[in-house]
This record gives sequence, structure tokens and C-alpha cells, in this order.
Amino acid sequence: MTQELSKRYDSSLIEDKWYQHWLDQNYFHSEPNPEKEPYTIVIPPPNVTGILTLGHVLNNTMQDILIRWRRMQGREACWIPGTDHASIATETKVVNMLREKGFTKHEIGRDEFLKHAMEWKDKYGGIIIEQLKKLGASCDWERERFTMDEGYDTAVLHSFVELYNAGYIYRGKRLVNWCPATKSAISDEEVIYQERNSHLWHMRYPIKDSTDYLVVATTRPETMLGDSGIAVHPDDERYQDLIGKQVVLPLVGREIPVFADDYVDKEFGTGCVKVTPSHDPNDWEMGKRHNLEFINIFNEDASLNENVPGPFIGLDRFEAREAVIEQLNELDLMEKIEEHVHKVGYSERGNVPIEPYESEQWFMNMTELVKPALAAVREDKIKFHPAHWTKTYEHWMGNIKDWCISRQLWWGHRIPVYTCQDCAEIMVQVEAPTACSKCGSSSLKQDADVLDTWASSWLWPFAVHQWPEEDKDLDYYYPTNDLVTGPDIIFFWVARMIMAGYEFKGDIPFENVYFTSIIRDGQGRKMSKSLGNSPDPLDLIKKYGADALRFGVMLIAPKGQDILFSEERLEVSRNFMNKVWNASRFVLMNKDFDLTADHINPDKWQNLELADRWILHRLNKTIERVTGLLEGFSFDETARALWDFIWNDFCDWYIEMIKQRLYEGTEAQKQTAMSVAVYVLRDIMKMMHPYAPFMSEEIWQQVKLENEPDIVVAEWPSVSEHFHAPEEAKQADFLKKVITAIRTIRSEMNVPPSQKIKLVGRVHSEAQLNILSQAKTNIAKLTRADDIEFGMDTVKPEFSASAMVEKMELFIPLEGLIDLEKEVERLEKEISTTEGLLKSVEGKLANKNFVDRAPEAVVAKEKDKLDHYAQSLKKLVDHLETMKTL
RNA sequence: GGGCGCUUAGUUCAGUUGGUUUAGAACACCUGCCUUACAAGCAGGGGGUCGGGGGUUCGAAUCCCUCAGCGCCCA
Repeated sequence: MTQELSKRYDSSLIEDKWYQHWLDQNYFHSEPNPEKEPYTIVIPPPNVTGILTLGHVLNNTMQDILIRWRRMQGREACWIPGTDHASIATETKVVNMLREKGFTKHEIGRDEFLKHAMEWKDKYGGIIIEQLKKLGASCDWERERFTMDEGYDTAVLHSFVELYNAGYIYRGKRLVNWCPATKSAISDEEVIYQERNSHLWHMRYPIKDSTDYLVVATTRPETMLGDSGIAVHPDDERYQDLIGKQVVLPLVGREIPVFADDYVDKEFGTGCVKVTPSHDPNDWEMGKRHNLEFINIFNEDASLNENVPGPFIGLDRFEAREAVIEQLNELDLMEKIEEHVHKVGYSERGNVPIEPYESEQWFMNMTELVKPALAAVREDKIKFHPAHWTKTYEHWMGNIKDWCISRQLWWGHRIPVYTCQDCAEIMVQVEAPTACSKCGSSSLKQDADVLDTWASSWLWPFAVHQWPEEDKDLDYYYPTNDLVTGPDIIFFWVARMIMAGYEFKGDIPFENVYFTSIIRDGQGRKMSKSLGNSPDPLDLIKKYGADALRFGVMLIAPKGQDILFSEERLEVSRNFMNKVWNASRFVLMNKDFDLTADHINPDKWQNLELADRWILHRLNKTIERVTGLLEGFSFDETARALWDFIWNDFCDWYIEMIKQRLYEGTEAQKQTAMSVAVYVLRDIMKMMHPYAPFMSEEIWQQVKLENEPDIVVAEWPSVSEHFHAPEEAKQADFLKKVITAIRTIRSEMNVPPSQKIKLVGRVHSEAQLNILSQAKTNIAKLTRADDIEFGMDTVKPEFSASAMVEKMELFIPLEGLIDLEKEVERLEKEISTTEGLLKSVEGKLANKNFVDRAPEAVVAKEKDKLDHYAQSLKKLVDHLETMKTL
């Protein structure tokens, strides 16, 4: 079974092989199993036409880690994948595609357009799904859903009908965020505010029956054509006599009232505000309060309509601005123009400034829906990680407005509202009616709009099953356990899923929500296509391997902070993968037996040495730590814990420590060392598997027993009381310190590695002597010494460098090689460090308050330190004296 | 304007409820090594007083106040 491994880890040779094998074995598929506890995650469905980004890598790796880990723990793990139809984003792409072919969507009509859109989706959709497979995602692909596939479609319409019947959904004329480019309403969350350098225009409005005028300041002069009032603050002394008067709107000639309203900020501009109820949300409110005229001056594309004076009709809004300014200048009605910086709302998709615009839309009243959803998070039924997101959530939920759910688009779920053309009866139902329920007419017309994308994806955690049908899968897998997603969609999606969960299932949709960080480039800029700073994950997989990409991204993903990504970070983790590979290679090269259950049965191990007990103790600690960290969603710390154990403990120390036994020991010694090494390596592979599924499977195949399963479904390691050995761990630490101290001297004295040394040690206790005597041959090998003498009363050789480790003195006689000056320098440095430590402890103990008030244990510890440092210092000074006399 | 968060070696970050260490790691840097797992490696080393100021405490990177800078979200 054992085969030769290459010197360098080559990911390209194994990734596709194992992924196919896992699919063939159907490991990712889950069925309800009453014997097992389910563990469920639903994927945040990526846009169907999207391609994999580093953001996807980040959050899908986390989900895969959770799923693979829980699967190994014996849970019935089910990760449900799928894609989102992404109404506005996809429609925009299809429209662009048609434009290139020379059509507009209106030219070909709705049905034809939808055909094109579906073709486009079939052709370009789902690329991202294939890319997720390259990443190693262990989704249950048999359960893949699309938010517009057949059953899902029904679920969305069903939810609409239910909410309509409950009285939550209504149609109304409101001011909405209007995107003139796509000619559709968009939600508040789709508006992106950007800072712009602009102007504040101060315009004069003549007062009726007077030669006087007042001055209003505005950032949007063109909207003056729709003004129907002037507002001032009720307490503003400057304008008291104006309240109740009329002014004559320039260019239009309309007489409009001056009134007082609290909303006005006296400090801004002149304190007089022009009020355009149809084109500003605040003015809309004031218009309602003061019964003003609502004058809509825009067409759907934001050009001026016939409600403005003739010369302006048909102008685009930006042209209109210039025209208004010019006319006012000519009439000497422009008082002044100031520089002004303000934020302009842009349509996320259309990428043009949005226009507050009055239109008929469908709305969802959120008042009742919010209540249980808010309580669930407050009462910790749903936990956010990091927890501070609960504040953001509560703040938004507490100030929620009605949700505009209709979009003037074609790609999506068409609103299931039918109006009889004869008697105006309205029918709201899932199945399209064939005749009017009131008059029997067959002349029915369906509402033209489609639903906001989020009004379908908010059902995701249960609509991926057969909901609203009775469904045993739904019963088994709902509520799901964990959700991993970006904080940018906490309102769009997370909050709404919680509301939908309660409304339609009467239960939470998930227990935990882990919010990932935002990935930025090395300079902290957002990843974007235009900056070209957004690497293609597929290229990275080719270059570094999927495992290294996964591990690397986890390593740099701190909880709750932005991630600064750069390729160097991946080199680091590729190096780590190579390290793990080579450590495995070492073990396999030295394993000269076929693995049996006895080899990995700790009860059968004979004559364990200190190094063995130490590494097993460390293994225990690592299993405990890694499991605990995963439970707390600490993906980065888990990666670091694995790194530390594998590289520092296992590779740098344990493997080096057993080489002597392997190369020079007896058969029995060799077998013990190898058994322990194999045992540890097996657990390392299991713990690495969620992070590095491909490599861990490849290695696992070499160290598993014949009747054991593939690593995907192998058992997650658990802590063994057997291996608990804190005393031995301390002893091993002492041993390591001794070895390091000797190496330091060699290095600082410039003793070449080829030069063997003599070593004399004067120990401080029998215990120390014991440890060192037993490890003598090992110490010799690891420090390249050929003559070692340890004892309580060993004599210090005259020409020697020295060091102290836990009150033990080490001497390296290097007659002829030792550089006296260097050694004096070294000792002086050491002395000064020790003096510093001593001083600090003395200072503490000299403080009466400290001795009196600090806990006894803390004081005792300090006294111990004092004693230790004082002794060390004395010996170091002694050594220095002798050196100087030579 | 409101809310949330951040500020620790050249860089990116750890540092759990204040006390096992005059602050740890990785990368970068310096020195020496191709030592039969790994040069994508091994051994060793230098480097920060924890954004500024104030306070609580026997003791603060860690808690409180304040100032400054940066970032995000919402209006």
C-alpha cells in the first residue's frame, strides 16, 4: 500500500482524483437519519451568473470546514447548495447582451426576453457551482436549488399570497428610490451614497405684492420647477413676518405659500427651504403635513414632463439644471453659488444618481414581522458572531420601514395579482385564474412587476425543501444550525430570513450566524474589477493548490476585522502544506511495517520515552484546543493552533528527537517511536482535513488501517486521558531549553556545524540529572556533541563558554576555538538582562503595598523569581570573572 | 449628525476574566548551514514599552475618561 511520495507537494496530482472519489462514494449526500443528530447549513446562494471571488472562497471554506468537521463528529451533515436568480443583476446583464446584438428588451417583448434570459442563465449560470467544487466544497449536490426553479417558484408565490391575505402586503403610491437607468424602483439598501463635490445655489424667490424677495439655498436647482411651498423654522426670528405670505415661483409663475415647520435647520443655507413634495422624501412629509400640491415633474427616465413650462419639457434632469441656472442668472435671481460637498445616492445596479420618485408600488408592512425576529436575537435564540453585529441588527430592526417589494423588471417572480378587466375584481393566488371569481370574465390581467430578489431568497432555509408541502426533509433539517455570510447583507437577507422563519415556520431559521470579514487588497482597498486587484481564485488554486488557498485564507481571517489579502500570504501556507507533506513523507519512509491495529493501540506500546509522552500530551492539548476553537467559530486561531503543533512540536522537535532511535536504536525502540509517530500523524491528518481536505485524504490513505473508511467520514479525534502528562511535558521543556542553549552558544561562537563539541553540565538537582542522562544520546545528536558529562559536581573546564538553564550550568570547553572577547561580550549581555529582571522583581517586592495586598501566590512567585535571578546572576558574574583572568 | 469598530515590532496580526514573559507569532531582515522528510528547508540572532494624555489599582497592552487618526454602516 505504501508508495513513494514526491519531495514536493504537488496539489494538481491529487485534487481532482479525490473530489471525484468522494462524489462516487456519495459522501456529501445526506438523508434524514433518526439515529443521528442533523447538522445543516444552507449556502448563501451566489448569483447564478456570478463567478467565484475571494469573498466566496472565504465564506465557503468556512462552511466546508464546519460541515466536514461535524460530519467527522458523526453528525448527519447536510450542506445545501444553490444559486439565486438575482433579478436586477441578471436582467442588467441580459439587457446588455441584447444591446450588443442590437435589440432592446421592449422591442422583443416580455416572453421573448425571458426566453433569452433563461438561455443566458443555462449558458453562463452555474459556473460558480463548478468552481466551488474545485475549492473542495462538500455540498450535497443532489439537493442543489435555484430560486426560480419549479418548486421554489411556487413557494415564493405562496408566501406572497399568505402575507397578502394576512394584510401585510398592500399597494400604494409612495416616494421610492427610482433608478432612471433601469426604470425601476429599488430598495433603500440598493442605494449607495457617494460623496460629490457640488454647489449650493442661492436663489431669489420674489415675494408677492412686494418688491422684496427671499433666498433659498439648494443642491438641486432643477427641482424648483416642482416647488409648491417654502418652509422656515417656526422659531427663526428672521422670517417671522414671512410666514403665511405667498411667493411667486420664478420661471413658473406659480404662487406658493411660506409656512413654518420644525424640520427646517436654521443653520443650513439661508434658513429658507424650497419644498418639492414629489421629489424629496422630507419634502414629501412636509407636503403631507401642510397640504401642499404634489407636482411630479419627471418622466420615468428622469427627463422633464409636461408639468413644467414649455421650454423645459423633454430636457434631461442634468440639462434642466443648466437651463434653470442660466435662466435665473438672466433674470438676476441667482444670489450666489457656493462650493458644497454632499452625498448623492447612486443606484447600485444602474450606477446613476437615484431619483426620489412617486410611483405605484407593492409594499410589505414589517411591523408585526419584526417583533419575533428582534426578540430572537435579543434573547440569544439566534447568536451572532462576532456578537457586536446584534447592535447593528437591533438598530435597523427598531427603525424598519415598509419594504418596497415590487420591481419594474421582467426577470423574477411575477407578482401573482390578477385584475379583472371587466369588473376590476382583484384576485391574489398562486395558480393563475382562468376566469374572474366575481363576474366570470376571462379578461384578466396580471400585475406587470416582479418581486424584489430578496423576497424570494428570504425563504431559502426552508424553501430549499418542499415547503409549503409537508416534507420529512424539512422536518429533519429545519431549523438549520449555522449560517456563514457577509455583514453587508445583514439587512437584505439575514434579518429577513429570521422574519420569514418565524412567519412561515414559526421557528428560527438558524442558531448561529457567523459574519465573515470583508476581503481587501494588500493596501486595504476594496477588491474591484476596475482596480484589477481582485485575483481569480481558480488561478490561485492552480498556483498554490486548493488546500493552501483554503488554509491561507483562514489564517488571515480574523474575527470581525477586514482582511488584507496578498499572494505572499498564500506562499506561507503553501510552504506549510509542503511541510506537512514532507513530515508525512518522513514517517512513511521510516515505517518498515504494515500498519495493524496493534501499532496504534496505546496499550501495546512498550518503553515510551520522554519525547513520546511529551508529544502525546501536546497532541491531547491540540485536540482539545482545536475542537474548542471550532466550536467558537475561530477559524484563524484553529489554523494557527494546527500550525504550531505540526511545525513547532511535531516537526521541529519530535521528529528530530526520534531520529536517533530510528537510525541507531533497537528494533523495539524503533517500532515504538514509529508507532507513536504514526499515531500522531493520523490525528494530525484528521484535524487538518476540514482545512486541507485533499492532502489529508492522500496521506490518510497511507496511514489508515485497511478496514477504516476514507478520511471524509473518519472519526474526529478525541482527548485521551492516557496521554495526560503535564510533568513529563515540563521535563521535555527543560530538555528543549538545554538543547537550545547549547545551539545558541555554538551559533554565537561561530562553531561550524561540522565541528563536534564537548559538553559539561553541572545540574541543580537529581531530577535534572535524570532527565539529561536518559536523553544523553539524543542531546549529543541534536547539538553535535561527541563527549558529554553531566553531574552534580562536575568541574568547570577552564576554557569554556557557559550558559544557565533553570539553575543548571552548562559549559562548552572549546580550547583553541573559543573567542574570549566574544564570550565576555555574551556574558555581559546575559548579566545585564538578568540584572534587569532582578531589578524589576526587587522593585515589586520592595513595594510594601504589593507585598501586603497582592494575593499570596503572586507574592510567592515573585520571591521565587528573585531567588532564581539572584543565583543566576551570581554564577554568571563568577564566569565572567574567570574569563577575564584568562 | 447618529451608530459600530480599529490604533501593539519594517509589515500583517495574537495577547481569553488586569498578575506564570522588562509583550508573542508569521513574513521581512541579519549570521551560519544543501545535517540521508522538507532550501517552499534547518539552526541561531537583532527589532516594539503596546496612538497621545489623564485616571482606577499593590499591579494595566488589558478596565474607565479624554484627545487624535483611520475604517465601516445608517441618516
